[in-house]
Amino acid sequence: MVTVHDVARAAGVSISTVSRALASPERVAAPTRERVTAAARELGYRPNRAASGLRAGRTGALGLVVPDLANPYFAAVAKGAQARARERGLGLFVVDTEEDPRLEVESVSGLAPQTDGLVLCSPRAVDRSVEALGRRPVVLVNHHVAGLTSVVVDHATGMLRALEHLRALGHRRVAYVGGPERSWSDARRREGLAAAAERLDDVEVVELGAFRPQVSGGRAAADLVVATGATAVVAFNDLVAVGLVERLRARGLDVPADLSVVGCDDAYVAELVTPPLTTLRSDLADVGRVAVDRLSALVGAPPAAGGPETEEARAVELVVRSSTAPPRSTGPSSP
Amino acid sequence: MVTVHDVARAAGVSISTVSRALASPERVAAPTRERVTAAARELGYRPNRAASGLRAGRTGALGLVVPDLANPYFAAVAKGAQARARERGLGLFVVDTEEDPRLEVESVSGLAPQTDGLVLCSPRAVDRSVEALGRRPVVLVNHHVAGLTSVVVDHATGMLRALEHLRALGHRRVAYVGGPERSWSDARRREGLAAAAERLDDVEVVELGAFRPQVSGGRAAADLVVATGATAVVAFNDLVAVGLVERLRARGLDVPADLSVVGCDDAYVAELVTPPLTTLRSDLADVGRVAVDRLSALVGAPPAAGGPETEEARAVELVVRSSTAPPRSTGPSSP
DNA sequence: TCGATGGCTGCGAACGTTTGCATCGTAACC
DNA sequence: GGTTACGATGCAAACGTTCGCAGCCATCGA
Repeated sequence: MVTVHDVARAAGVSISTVSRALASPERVAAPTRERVTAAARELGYRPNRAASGLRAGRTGALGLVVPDLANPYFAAVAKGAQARARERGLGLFVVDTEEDPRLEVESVSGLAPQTDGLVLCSPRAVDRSVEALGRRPVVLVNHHVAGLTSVVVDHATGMLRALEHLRALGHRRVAYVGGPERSWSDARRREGLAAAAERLDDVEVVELGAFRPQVSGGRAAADLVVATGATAVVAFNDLVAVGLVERLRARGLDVPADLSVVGCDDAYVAELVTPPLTTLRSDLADVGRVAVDRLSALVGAPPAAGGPETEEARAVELVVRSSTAPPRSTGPSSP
Repeated sequence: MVTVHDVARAAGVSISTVSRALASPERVAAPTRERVTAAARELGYRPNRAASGLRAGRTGALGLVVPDLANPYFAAVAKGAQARARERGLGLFVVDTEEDPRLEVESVSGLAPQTDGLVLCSPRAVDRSVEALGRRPVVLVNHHVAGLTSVVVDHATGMLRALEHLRALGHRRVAYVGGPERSWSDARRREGLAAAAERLDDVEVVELGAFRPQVSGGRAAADLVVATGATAVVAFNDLVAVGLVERLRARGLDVPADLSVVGCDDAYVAELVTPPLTTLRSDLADVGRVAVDRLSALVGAPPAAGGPETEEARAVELVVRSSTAPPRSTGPSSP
């Protein structure tokens, strides 16, 4: 392993000069700087992160905590976060908590000391996790607690767009198939729908209880949706929407003729299934990137400041495909 | 931050004893050990990875390099790898190379010094990457080079199972829609198919050129498949299979009545599309776990040994769904 | 010509841990 | 009872880097 000492010897300077030439180039004379950088390049010098972190108090690494890496939603966020971390020359530890609050807290407390800060994505035990990370900077994704920085998808506007679309098609009674009980996103979506319904005034929203955010959840919800007499339904995510379509068809109902279905997230299944799903697309890679940006800012900031509380909402876009259409002329369906 | 010194003071011992009590408990007397562990627990002591890595020469972290985190295939491998790394008390840096060979080499050379070893998943520039990581241990996933440890999916057996299945249904002419030109997996699949065809002797395989491993690749391949006169087709992965089905249907052909389709990977789209795809499932999380296991073994091993070359094949399972059926004209096989 | 100024550079301590070696005390053995 | 041997513990050096401080030299002003 090639160290500062090797570079120093090759360049004919002291190790301090090597360190400075690479870390703060303006503090060293141009000719020296060039000799050093040339030597470093030639020898293939790579600073030892552990050593520099030890002395400087920074590790040069961030942590990303997600409930489920195999979920395309979180995979997309992770991809964006990783890309930005790389651009900034930072390493990124990725941890999958398997949706387990205990594992989440444990991971956070284990990760915190060896990183400069953490991104907590859709945390399941946010209070204990925040406690576990001590004074380490943190950015929350799709969650919010007072005093912390967070990056969230603009669910409220998303729900408004969905409802506008359905209303324009002629729907007046819309069901919402909700996600996990303790999901922050689900709560925001319900709020958004309620607000949108009030604003559009002649659309009625029927909220349905907690369902698993999987295809199975959609299957389970389908019959309840039919029973509400709604002519359209908004699902917690695309998988739930797929499950809905599956069960509705099994009952002999047509999508979108008998019931329009709107998904969320624009996971790539949305355009593969039949019919392709109308859905709300959010740029998840962007969410990951922004989260890392905000975290970097926090890491650079003086520890006393703590950073102001912010909740940054990222745009959502309605993607219209074939799962939504005007309701049957007769109006509300009769089961 | 609480250090060994704090723990030592609290337990009334020296810092060496603290270090030993926690790292190699058998080397310290039981009562002392207990005093130390109690103090450590009480103070919430977390060893500083940077410091311990600096002195011991190990970082306590591994690296995982994948071409595309958003690809469910690699996301699944990453999930498995992460889980096992956590179980072993190791951190896992995850890097997404965006399928870019240059970025891959750069990532490897940046990651190598700050990890104890790397898992390279479906590398796109394996030679230069291996060179870039110096003497650092490495495990290859779905690739193989002489002298290195690798974990691969048993494509040969997979192809045999697929061909057996199709032959039993009565198919005698089977097309293969291949993946990217330089893909190691694709090469293995072609070999496997050829071997299987020879073994089954009355089945003929028609190989089709390189296609993108996406839905679009399948669409592009569909007409060529039809032109071959094959009654069944095996696709490089499930997305390609979906594209095939899409285009075939657009041409008025029925799957599986006119053409049987077999995918690969059992990505979760496989069971969501119509018809649900018969596919070859490999346990990708398991591949990730095993890769980390092998890497840990390499890290522990004496550096001189270098570890023996191995190529460990993980099992593949045929999952039969509705996209395969007997060919239209002939009944069940009657030689 | 001399002192002051300021830009570059080198020295050495420190970060928190591990570990080879020395030390101490005690038990075992003759 | 004296010697040996060994287990338990402490001391201090080292890992590779950063950074405060000090020294050096040249330039500039008086």
